Amino acid sequence: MLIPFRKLATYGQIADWIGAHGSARQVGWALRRLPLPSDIPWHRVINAKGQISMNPSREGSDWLQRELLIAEGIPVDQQGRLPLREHLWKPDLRPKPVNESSKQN
DNA sequence: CATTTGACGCTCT
DNA sequence: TAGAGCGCCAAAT
Repeated sequence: MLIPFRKLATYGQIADWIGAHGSARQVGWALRRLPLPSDIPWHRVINAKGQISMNPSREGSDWLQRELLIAEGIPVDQQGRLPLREHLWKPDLRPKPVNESSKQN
């Protein structure tokens, strides 16, 4: 499991997360060769525009993604736009939480 | 080995 | 807000 339930992440975000800044396209490339019945929540991965990457080459898997997101309670526009700002996932970039006293966010 | 292509991202108009 | 232009990196041809 990469992305928590009802959370969204962008390609660039993931790329940067795995230490491949600027390699967002490779993330998309990886998902592309991904077998559909996958254990990975690929449908929670969208582009930085806050939309599903709609493309004919996906042969409809993009629309499937839209349905899946809606199924999770995330409203998706006909254009594939979604409330990314409100569902953006925060990767575990905290290997050693200093102290909860300084917690904010 | 050189080019083209692509589920991307950021900036400027 | 939408569209165009340019940068990026790995795979395919």
